[in-house]
Amino acid sequence: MAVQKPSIPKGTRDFLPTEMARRNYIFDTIREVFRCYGFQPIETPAMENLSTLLGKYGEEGDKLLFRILNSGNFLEGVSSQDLDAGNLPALSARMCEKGLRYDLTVPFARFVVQNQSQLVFPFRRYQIQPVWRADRPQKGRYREFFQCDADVVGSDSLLHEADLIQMVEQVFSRLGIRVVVKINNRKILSGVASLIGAPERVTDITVAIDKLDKIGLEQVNAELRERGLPDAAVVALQPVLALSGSNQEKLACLDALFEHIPDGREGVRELREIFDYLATMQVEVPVELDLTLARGLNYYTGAILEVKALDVAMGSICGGGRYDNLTGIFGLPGISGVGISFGADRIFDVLTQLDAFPRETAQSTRIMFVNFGAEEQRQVLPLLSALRRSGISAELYPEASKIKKQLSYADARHIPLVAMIGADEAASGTVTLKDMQTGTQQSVPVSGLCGLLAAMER
RNA sequence: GUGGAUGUAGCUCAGCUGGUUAGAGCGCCAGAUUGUGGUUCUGGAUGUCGGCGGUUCGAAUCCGCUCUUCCACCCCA
Repeated sequence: MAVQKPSIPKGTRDFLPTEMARRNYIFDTIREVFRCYGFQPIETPAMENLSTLLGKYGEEGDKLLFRILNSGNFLEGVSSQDLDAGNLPALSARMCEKGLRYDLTVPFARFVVQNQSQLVFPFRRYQIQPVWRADRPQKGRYREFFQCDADVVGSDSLLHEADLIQMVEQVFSRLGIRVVVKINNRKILSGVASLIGAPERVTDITVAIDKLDKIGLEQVNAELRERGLPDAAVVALQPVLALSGSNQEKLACLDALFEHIPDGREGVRELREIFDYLATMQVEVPVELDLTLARGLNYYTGAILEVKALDVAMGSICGGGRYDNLTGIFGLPGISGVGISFGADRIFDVLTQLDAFPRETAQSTRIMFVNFGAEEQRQVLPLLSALRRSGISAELYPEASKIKKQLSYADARHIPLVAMIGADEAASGTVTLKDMQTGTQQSVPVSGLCGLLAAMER
């Protein structure tokens, strides 16, 4: 058989040890903040039934779901008419009953409903796992990536929104990334839609105005008309698009605009409450009311928020919001949830670009023993065991290669200490300890090695 | 899903309007140094030129298809 070139699927990645150290630094930071706010970890399967996933992320989302072909005869139940008709969605529904999860929120809603009897509400959970999207890979966009989610379900309190924003502040200040939090509210968006007399066109309107800072006012208006919005509505929308000033000023303007639109006023009230909490909690991260923030996931009903890095051009590195009835679809209505999702892979890219990772923290092996041969090994092995038992990571070079080669290996692995027990040391019951950083060597009694290393730890 | 760029040694890349034996730096291996790495010096190995097909006397070079990576759009973490 011809050798095949090794490869991995498009948009997926291998992670080397140095990358893992850095990724774990991100995960540990986020996990620690989550824990601090009382969230508990859960995990759910990589694959879910497609019925759980389909229809939750909008039309676009359905297309981006990875589907898993049924095992065995996946053509069972597919007729030749079906095949000829070429109705792909119908065919895939027959041949695939499972899919890879697209995010952690929808599986979580399923989890809550399924395990409700064992949960204490309000339930606070965090979850750090990979998700998959059949998107075309791009900068900061992968087909397999990790999300770090924290959600609270079973509470309407807007304190949670404030909590989440404070968590954003904590995570990014610990990581050393300057960010801005953009916040908006779905109720304001639907208020705007009502205001211009097109309440059922919320999606079209939000998708268009979402691009305001990217393509400019003219283009946005053009796109709105393209999407079939009457001229009168586009004109009516202009005051909203022109909104500027501080958050308070914007909210005051909206209040005036929403005089006869209860939904919109409620959205404004919620935002005021959240801003009030943030001030009281002394949250310092900049939080900016952004009317053009839409967020595609269509299960959001209240606050929506997104975090962008200030010093790096990158899509949002964190997003979330309130969803009032996600568990309703799975048979548990009246449970409100609110959550946030940190994009670990994008955060990794941001830290890389900023060169903001801390200097290599924990090297894996602290001390390596040079291998002088079978006889000398007998002296080393018990010592090695003793070190390991006392929690000091140690290894013995496996072959009696040239010293040069063994030291090169220690050097390449950044092992800070090398111990040598050759014929001379064995005879005198000592070990020659070499500091790889300074190159200095000292002779210490074998019996004292363990204690010495333990002391050096401090 | 649409449009554009890209792929040459382990890595980063050079390689003219097609021409015979495809190069550099770094890394790797060996030696200088038979118990001493990171510096230095000397020597050495390495390629289905992303894959398949076509044009041609001849293809890394031109054409087609395909895959990868990257960029823009759509959308999104």
